[in-house]
Amino acid sequence: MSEEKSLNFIEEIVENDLNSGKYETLVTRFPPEPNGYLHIGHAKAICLNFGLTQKYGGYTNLRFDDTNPVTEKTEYVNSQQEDIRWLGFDWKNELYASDYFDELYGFAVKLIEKGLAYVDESSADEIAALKGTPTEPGQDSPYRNRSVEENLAIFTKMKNGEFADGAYILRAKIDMASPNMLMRDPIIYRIKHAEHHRTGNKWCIYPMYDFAHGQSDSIENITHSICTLEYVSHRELYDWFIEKLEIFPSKQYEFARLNLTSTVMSKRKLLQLVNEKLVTGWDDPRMPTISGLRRRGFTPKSIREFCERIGIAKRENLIELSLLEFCIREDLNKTANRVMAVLDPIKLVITNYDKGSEELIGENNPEAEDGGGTRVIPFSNELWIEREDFMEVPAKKWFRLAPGAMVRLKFAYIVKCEDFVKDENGNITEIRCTYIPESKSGSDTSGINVKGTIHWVSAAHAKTAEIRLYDRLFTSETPDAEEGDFKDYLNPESLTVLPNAYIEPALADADLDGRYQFIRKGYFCLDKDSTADKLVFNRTVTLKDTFKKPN
RNA sequence: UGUCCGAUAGUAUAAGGGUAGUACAACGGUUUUUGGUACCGUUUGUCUUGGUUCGAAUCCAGGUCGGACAACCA
Repeated sequence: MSEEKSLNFIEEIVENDLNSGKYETLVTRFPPEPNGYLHIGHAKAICLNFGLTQKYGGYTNLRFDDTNPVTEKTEYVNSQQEDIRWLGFDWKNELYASDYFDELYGFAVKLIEKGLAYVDESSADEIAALKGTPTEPGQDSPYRNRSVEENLAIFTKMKNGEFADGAYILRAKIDMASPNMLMRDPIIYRIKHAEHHRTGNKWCIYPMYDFAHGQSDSIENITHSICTLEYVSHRELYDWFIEKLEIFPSKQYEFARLNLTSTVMSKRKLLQLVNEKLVTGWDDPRMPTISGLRRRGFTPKSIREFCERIGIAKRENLIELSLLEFCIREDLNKTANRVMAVLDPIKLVITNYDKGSEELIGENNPEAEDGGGTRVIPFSNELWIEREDFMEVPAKKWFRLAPGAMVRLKFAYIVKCEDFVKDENGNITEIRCTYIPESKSGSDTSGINVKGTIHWVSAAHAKTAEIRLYDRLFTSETPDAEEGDFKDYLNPESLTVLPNAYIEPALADADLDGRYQFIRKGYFCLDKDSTADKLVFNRTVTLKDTFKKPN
C-alpha cells in the first residue's frame, strides 16, 4: 500500500474494509448502459474501478446495464468494450443485467410473496398525482392492498404478454410518506413490448434500474459498488431491496462526476450533437468521447494520467481543459517525433544557393528516452515557410524574419532577409534571402548567433496534406449552465481545415498509430480519412505558447 | 419552504485537534538550433457566526451558498 500519495476517500474505505477483514477480495464493476459512446467522464469511473482492483487485488467486472431495450444497441456494447480496452483495462467477467432477468423476476415474485410489492393499474399520471412532492407526502394507491395471490396472478400475466404497455406496473410497497421520493412505492417492473438486443422477444416486462442494479451487484458479489453523486438518494432503496431479498450486501459509494470546461458531458446532449450533425459522429475529434479523443490523437496514458490528477471526491467540480492539454503534451513531448510542416505557406527563395539541393540530417526527438534517431531532410533554394514568421515591420522583441533580419532554418543554415515581393494587392508573395554557407547546422563556423529558428519545407520536395485544426467545441466554459439551448454556444471555429499544407517527405509514411510534433505548431496525428493520395492530419493540441503576440 | 449531499488559492486535490501542502493555470527568470522542453522562482486559499480546546480547515451548533430528489430513463 502506497504511503507516498494520500488516499482518496474511496481508497480509504477499501483499505479499511480489507484491513478489518470485512472482505477478503475486492470486487468492483464498471456498469455502463449500452445506449451511447463512452466519454472522458466514464474514463474517470473506469480508472477508479479498475484502478482499485489493480492496486488492492481482486477483480473488476464489466456489466452492461441493459434493462431498457428501446435505447440500447449492440453497436454501443462493442464500442464501449473497445474503448475500455484501448484505455488499457481488462475485465474479469463480461456480464449483462439481462443475464439476470430470470433471477430478477424471481426476486420480484419473492417480494410479492412477502407482501412487499404489488401490481398497480393506475395510469402514469395517476401515479404521479399520488406521489406527492419533495415537500408533501404522497398517498396510497387504491391498488396497494391487493392480495398476494392476485398480485402474483396479474404479475404472471404481465410476464406472459397478456397486457399492453402501461396497463400494469409492479411497485415495491414501502412508504408513500417517505421524505425520500424514491421510497414512495417505486416502480420496479414495467411492461415493454420491445425487442431486446440480447434477449430478443423473450421478455415483455423489464426491471427498472433500481430493481436491477443493486441486485446485479449482489449476484456478482460486488463489494464496493461505486457510482456518481446523483445516485445518493438511491442508496436507501438499494439497501432496502438487498435487506428484504436477503442477498449479498453490496455497498454503494458515490463520488462526484467529472465536468470539463467548454464541453458537455451528458450522453443525451452528445447524442443530440451527433443526430443533428453538428459534429461528424461520436468519434468527431472535437467530442469528449473516448473515441473522439482517440481520433484526435490523445493517448491512453495521457487520459489515465488526467484521471489520476483530477482526483476523487464528493464535491461538484469543473476541471479546466488546460489540465487535459497538459497531460497529453507531457506524454507526447517524450514520444512524438519532430517533423516539419508548413501550414500557411509563403515562398522563401535563397538567392545565393546554387547547389541545386542537398540532404540534411534531422534529429527525430531530442526528448525521447532512446535518443530518437535521425532522418534525412531535403533542402534546396526554394522553400515554404510559415507566413506568420515574416513581418514587414517587425514588432518589438521579434525574433523571426523581417527585412534585414537573420534567422536559422531548423536543421539547416542561417539566412538573412534581403528583400521581399508584393503583388498588385499589396500581399507579400515571396521572401528573398541569402544564406551563410558556414552556418550549416551541426558544423556552424560562422560565429553568428541568431535568436530565432523557424521551420520550413523544400518546395521541390514537399508533399501536400490536409490539416484539421481543432479548438474547443463551445465558446462558453459552461455551456450547460448558460441560458437557452446549449447548442447556441457552439464554437463556430471549433474546426479549421487547411486543404493544402506542405509536409516534409518523411511524413508520407505516416501511419495511424504515429504521433508527430510539427515543430513549433503542435502535436498531430494521421486521421482515418486519409487515402493514398491525400493525407489528413489532426492537430491533437498546440504547443504551449508563451510568446506575447504584438498588439 | 422538506430530505439528502457538499463548501480549502483562478481550477482541482491533500492536511483525519498541532507548520495550510501538491498539481494545473497565471506571472517572472535561467538554459535552449522549437517563443517548445528542462530547471528555478513569484502571486493567490480554509464560506460565515458562535462554541468546545492550550491549540480548530479538522469537533459541535446556527446561518449562507451550491448541488441532487416529484422519468413506466439509467
